[in-house]
Parts: sequence; structure tokens; C-alpha cells
Amino acid sequence: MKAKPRQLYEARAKVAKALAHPSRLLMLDALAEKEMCVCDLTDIVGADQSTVSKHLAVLKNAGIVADRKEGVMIFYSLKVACLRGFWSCVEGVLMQNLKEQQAVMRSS
Amino acid sequence: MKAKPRQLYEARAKVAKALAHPSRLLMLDALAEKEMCVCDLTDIVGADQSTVSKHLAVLKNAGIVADRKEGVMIFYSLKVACLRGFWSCVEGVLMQNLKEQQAVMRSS
DNA sequence: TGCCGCTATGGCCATATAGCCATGGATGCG
DNA sequence: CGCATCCATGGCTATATGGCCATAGCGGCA
Repeated sequence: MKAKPRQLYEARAKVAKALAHPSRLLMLDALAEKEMCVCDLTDIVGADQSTVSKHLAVLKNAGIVADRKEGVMIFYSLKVACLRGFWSCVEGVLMQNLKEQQAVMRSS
Repeated sequence: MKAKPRQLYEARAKVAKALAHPSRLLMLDALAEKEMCVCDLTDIVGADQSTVSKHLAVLKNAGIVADRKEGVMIFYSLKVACLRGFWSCVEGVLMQNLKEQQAVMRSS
């Protein structure tokens, strides 16, 4: 441990905050397949284009995605490769939590 | 991919939101060492006890930590083992981003 | 029983976020 | 040039969050 600087936790929090929205998580899942333009992601998310654009700005600012300009369109791509494994691990824990809850329900 | 339900992303977002605060990340880092009572964590974080208690409630509600009562004190412990590896991976990407930024600075 | 220490909760205010609409800037095309 | 398309930004409101203070609940201990 050794007293990591507060700055480190603020940097991590910035990343976590960027992940803390269902629409952004959906976009990241889509980008895990292939790079996409804002219009693609707007269709997928089903929100206003300006809303999607702001979500993408958050992800970009956090360093999670990269953007590439091609003509009129801007393609976003995933920069962080460890998301899939992370969610898989987290969901494993959540499933276990559910099981334990159910066990408590039955025994009471 | 195949159209995961919106519910999944809301569940993930709940976890991400729980991670999205420097004080909570600091607590999780501390809990990675050993379980701790609220008083320990209050000292480490340096905020009001009620604030720390609320932070812990968020982490518990997200299923990231567990709590155990022992006499008057309540000990919290980490339930998710994949945090260390995740942050290590993320910070690798962020470092790379920094390097690229510096390269752009030099070349301009 | 009565007091004290450890946690949790409610109240309150300041700030941040998400959403949409409207608009602006940039690029390509005829 | 004039227009259309794609994306980003500003304005606005509603809601959520974080912080502290005050206080309540709970378990131990004399």
C-alpha cells in the first residue's frame, strides 16, 4: 500500500465515472467489436445525437476511447482492452452474491 | 454481443458508480490489505464518520464489499478480487496516452 | 440501569450530471 | 457558392451526489 497519492485515486475515479452510465457501457461494448462513427452509436443507444456526443466526449476525456476523423465522420475506437475481463469477474461476484442472498431467503 | 439487455448495463453502471469516487477507491485499496472497521477507514480517508459510512453503504449496496459485525464494530472486507489487475491495466493505457501526448507536444 | 463508544440515518446545501433543444462549425458534393 | 450531412457545444431544467452537522440505534461495560 504505502500511501499512494490522492492524485492516483482521482485519476482512477475519473475513469470509473466515465464507466458509470448504462449508455456509455453499451457504447463501449459495441466498440469492443469494431470502431464506429457517432451516427452508428446514436442508433445503437437510441438517444439524442448531442447526448451521445457528450457521452463520447466523457469517454475520450477519460482516455478510454480514441477518435479518428475520416471525411465528415468521426470514428471512435476502444483503447482499454481489459474491460471484458473485468466485467466478467465482477459479474461472477454479483452472481455469487445473488446465490448467497437466495440461500438466506430459503433458510429464514 | 447479440443485444445484451439494458438491465445488464444498469447493473454494471451501479458497480462503476460505486467505484467513481477517490475516497471509495482509497478505501478499497486499504481493504485489499485486510478487513477494517469504519473507524479505521475514517482515519485513513480523513473525512467525517458519517460521510465514510455513506461511502461504505454505496460499496456494500453495489456488492463490492461485505460487512461483518463484531461487538460494537463493523468490519468491511473486499469481495471483488479483480480490482488490482483492472487498475493496473487501465493505468498502463493512461501512461501510454501520456507518452503519445508528449510526443505530439515535442513534434509541434 | 446508565453511560460511552461505534455506526447508521436524516436534513440540508452546494455542486455535478443527464437529457433535450437549438445552434454552430466543418466537410463533401453538385 | 449553396446545400446537406455529421458532429460538437451552449443553454436550460430536473435529478443525483457529496459533504457536514445533528441525532438515533446498538452493543459493551461499570
